[in-house]
Formats: sequence, structure tokens, C-alpha cells
Amino acid sequence: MLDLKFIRENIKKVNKGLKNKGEKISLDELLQLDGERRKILVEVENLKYRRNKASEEIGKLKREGKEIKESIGEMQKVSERIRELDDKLKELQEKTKSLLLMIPNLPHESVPVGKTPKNNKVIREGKPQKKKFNFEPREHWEVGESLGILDFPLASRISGTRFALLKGKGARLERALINFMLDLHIKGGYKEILPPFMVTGESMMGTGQLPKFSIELYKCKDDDLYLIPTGEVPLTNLHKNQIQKEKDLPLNYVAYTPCFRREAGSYGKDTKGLIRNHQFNKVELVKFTKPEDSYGELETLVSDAEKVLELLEIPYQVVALCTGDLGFGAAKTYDLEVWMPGENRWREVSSCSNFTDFQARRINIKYKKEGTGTLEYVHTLNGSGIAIGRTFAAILENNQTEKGTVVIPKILQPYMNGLEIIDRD
RNA sequence: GGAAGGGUGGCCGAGCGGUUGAUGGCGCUGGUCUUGAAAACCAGUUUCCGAGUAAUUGGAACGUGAGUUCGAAUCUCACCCCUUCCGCCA
Repeated sequence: MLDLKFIRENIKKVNKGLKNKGEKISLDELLQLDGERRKILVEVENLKYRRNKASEEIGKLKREGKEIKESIGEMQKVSERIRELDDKLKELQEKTKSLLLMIPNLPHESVPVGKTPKNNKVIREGKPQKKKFNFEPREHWEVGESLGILDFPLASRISGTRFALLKGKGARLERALINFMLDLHIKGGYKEILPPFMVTGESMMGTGQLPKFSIELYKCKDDDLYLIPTGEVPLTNLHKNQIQKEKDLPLNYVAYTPCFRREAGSYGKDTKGLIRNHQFNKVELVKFTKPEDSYGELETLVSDAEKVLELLEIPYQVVALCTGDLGFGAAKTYDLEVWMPGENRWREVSSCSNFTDFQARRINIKYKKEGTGTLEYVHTLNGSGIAIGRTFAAILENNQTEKGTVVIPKILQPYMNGLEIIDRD
């Protein structure tokens, strides 16, 4: 959520940011409602002032045992008028708020301007080199299915399309990845959280999934509960309605969670394998920082996520998203993409974003400045550290051998009971 | 799901129709005292939305929402959450 006052005073800047983000929403209605709201606010507050004074007077007279009569009749009329104006005010406030909730965050000035992913910029490539294969590398689902560690037909018999089922060493590998990443980030100074995987609508509102993107969410029929589409939601809501101490910032959290996404509108896209499923595992990183530190912390966040790929020895690149490709709440985003030799393309495994005060304003997370004692919104950041399913797929594709086996990355072997190679059972 | 009790400021805890944004305590901040610290004492210590260049000033908030009233933290209703007990259950 943007600051209404900021919008009022920086219309040009806001419009430019919205345009760069490819957002066609108009501010006219919002500003008009806001003007009307403030006009009525002044009027009703004056009336309330009158009423408060009169009530005070009546109280005094009553205590002295004197008669009151005529002033009460007059106050009845005033109160009625106040009620009318309050109703009107409430209506205006709700409209204003709901418009405000539909406005995305503005891009940071360092974000490349552009409309489509084609305008994204590759910032750097990771250390691990792309491997040369002396055979035609296969796609991960072929590798996995022939090893008997992935079973998509079975998954779809149980749950329909876009689900995966891991078996034996596959299930073990998935679990190894989760533990390895958690351990790595805990060592890096993140506090581990195991949050609920279902959250209220209010929490979804806080991080920005609602009201605009309800189509992407699984909602429980009889309760106001949603399955989380990312660990970002429970983690960012951790400090809802709280005031932090300046010296406690930044706060760093890591959590493993499954993620649930309807993937509406992606019919026919990536229908095979582990790339775009309704349920996948992810290790998520979230930071709460001081505003002046947030862009520096974003760089740290990205390199913390990169470390995972470096240690797993998977080739990757860091991409800065252009304005048009940024998510709703993000001011700046870096994606990490891994090389998939079987598919012969890059695939996103992590998205690290600075949300500035956009989410903090929605869920009301502030911090107290030490010198002045004033309150300010914190900045929130999050990034995958990293997506497990796609990493699993990348390992199968990058580490496959001509015989069809898969070499387990060294760093994971202790998590696999020393196993070095996955072959057919 | 049923029953009972409860939700008040950073925390504890009063208040149960009329200067109560809210006694008191703890904590925190500043000061006095002290070589320094502690103790003691004094003072300060919620947030949001407006008006105004500003000093300043108005309004709102006691789980949430509605209602009664000239006036509600205090009364009524609905909902949410917490605690305990019962039922069910991994």
C-alpha cells in the first residue's frame, strides 16, 4: 500500500512509476474521494467538538442537580447529523482503502525500465560452469521416472494434474535439500520458523496476495483460511501490528514450507515434470530492515540464495527484473535462474525482492528510531532460498550420467547417508 | 461441537454511564544524589486521522462490528480470539 499523503503530494512521480510497471489504474477517483473525505471529516469533527462540549456541560449541571431539558433536544439533532456524516465518511474511507489496496508498489529508480521479460538484465553468472555432455542430456522427468524416483501418473491418479510424487531416494533427496538449505541459512544468521501453512484472509491482504490475486489461491470452503502460496505470507505477517526496536533490526527469518498455487491461466504451460505444480516445497528467507538499509540487505539476500546454488554446484545466473516484470508489491527484484541442460533453457528458482514499506504499511510494522523516538515503517524483503522442486529438477538434469544415474552433489551426501549416486533400485 | 470464565496502554492490573486516553505497579527515558553503580527521589513515557507556514489545535481508538444514550472502556446484540472443563480426534 502506498501512502495516501505521498500520492497526494507526488502525483506525477506515482503516475510515472505506475506506467513503468505497466499498470493502467487511474488515480483520479482516489484523489477525488480523498478530497471529499477530508472535507466531511472537518465538518463532522467540528460537530463532535460541539457535542463533546455540550455533554461536558450537561454532566456538570446534572452533578449539581440542576435542570437540563432544552440543550438535550438540540444535541439530539446534532447527534443525528453526526451519524449521517459518519456513515458517509465510513463509506468514503472504505472506497479509498479498497482503491489504495489495488495500487502496486512503485519501482526503484535502479530498476531497468521495460515491459516484458525480454527487458530483464542479466547481472552476473554464477561460478559453477555449464557442463559439457558427450550425450544428449534428458529432461528431468525422464531421468527421474526411469530411475523410479518420480511418479507423475501416480500423483495424478491421486490428485489430478500438476502434482508430483517422489519415491525412495527421490523423497530422500527432496528432504536432504530442505535440510541442507535450512542449515545453511541458520548458519548465515537467519532464525528458523516453522509456520502454519494455512492463513487468514487478513494475512493474505497484508502481503498483497489479496484482494487482487485471489484466483491464484486455494481457499477453504467453510473457513476464512487459505493455503499459503509461499512462506513469505506467514513470515512477513510474523510482526503484524508491532513496533520493533531499532537495535533489533534487521530481523532475518528462514522457513521451510510447502507452497500451494492454483496456477490459473497457465494451462498448457510447463505441464510436465516439477516446474509448475500446484504444490511444491520451498525454503524462504524474509528480512525486516531499516529503510536506509533495505537495498543493501537485498544484495545480501541475493548472495545468501546464490550460496545454495554455488554449494550445490549448479550453473546459474542473476537477473534484474525490469519494471514491467516486477511483482505487485516489489520495488526491486532479482531472480536466480538455473541452467537446465535437458530443457536447454534457464529456469527461475528464486526471486528476491525489496518490498520497501509496501507490506509494512498494510500490516502495520514499524520501528522506533533511537535518537528521535519517532516511528517509521520497516522495509520488508523476501527471497526464495531456494525453491526445492526446481532445484531437484536441476540436479537431475545437470548431474545425470550417460548410464541414466544421477550424481548427488557433495554437499548433500551427508544428508543422504553418504549416498553418492542415485541409480535404479 | 457443548459449558464456564476472560480480552483495557510495552507488560501486569484497576475502572463497570458523566473532564478516564484511562488510578496504581513494573519496565523504559531523562534528571537529582554518588568517585562510579545500585538504591532512593523528581519528571517524562500509546497510536492514528485532520486543520494550520508555524506555535498550536480538533477528532478518534479500552478484541472487532453494530445498537441504546445528550454522553459508553463501562449497558445490549452479533462475531473473533484466549483460558479451563466436557465431547471428538492424529
